[in-house]
Amino acid sequence: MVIATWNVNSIRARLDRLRAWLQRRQPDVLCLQELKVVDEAFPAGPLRELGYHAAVHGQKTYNGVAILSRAEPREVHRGLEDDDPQARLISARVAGVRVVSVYVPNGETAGSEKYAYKLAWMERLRDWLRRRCSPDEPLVVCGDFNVAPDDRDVAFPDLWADSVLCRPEVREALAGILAWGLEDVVRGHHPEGGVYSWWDYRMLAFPRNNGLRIDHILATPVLAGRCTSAEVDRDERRGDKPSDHAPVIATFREDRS
DNA sequence: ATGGCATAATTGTTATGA
Repeated sequence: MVIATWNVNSIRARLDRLRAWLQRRQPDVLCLQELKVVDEAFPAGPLRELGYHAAVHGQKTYNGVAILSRAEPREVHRGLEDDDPQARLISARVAGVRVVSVYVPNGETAGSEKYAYKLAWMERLRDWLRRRCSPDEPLVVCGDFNVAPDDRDVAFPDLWADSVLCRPEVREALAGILAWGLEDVVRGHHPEGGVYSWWDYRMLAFPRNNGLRIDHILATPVLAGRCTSAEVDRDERRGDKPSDHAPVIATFREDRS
């Protein structure tokens, strides 16, 4: 089973690239973030043509998350169920795996209201997992966490030390989510670091490889133990009109138990 | 000094991202 996640930075601006990528990589599940579209305008038809169902939690202009899957998604839930006005979480059961697609707030700058919202949102995500899910079930939380777990995930750590992607508070918040019972499968396959998923559009960040790994696939132990590869599709950041994020892809072998 | 570049809302400019 191949599970991927990708912050597409507008699904309408990225539709041609998304379709080509799906045809090339054929994942079983793709979690999407930053759709920037309302549900009614989500391009379900062009994705259905390629064999993908879509569970969508959209929003005008900002945010918006979805789960695409070859098997029909069941038990779809939208949002953190505590009246969050921002569309940042959707979950569904797909072929026996509970899949959660999240778009953690960026946080703007340390000390801002948005930063407080980011930290609170991450704590609410942890509460949501505790309340609704079990670390003993096959489950993945995929998405744009807007956190580089440690300096191995930052090409130039000194440049980014004070950013909202690297500050100690957000790293501790991410560690808290992992402590519920999740493993970072890309870290598991690349403990040496140097794997990045996001490069700023500005300052020639991609050619200079000024990147950070902020998009993650986190799996419960029962599933992480079946993970045979976990990579970033760096090539998708190249060419015309890329997203500023590259897809992350993990392969899980079938349950042999 | 706090930009650059991209997107969506609109058609000149602002909000947001990370």
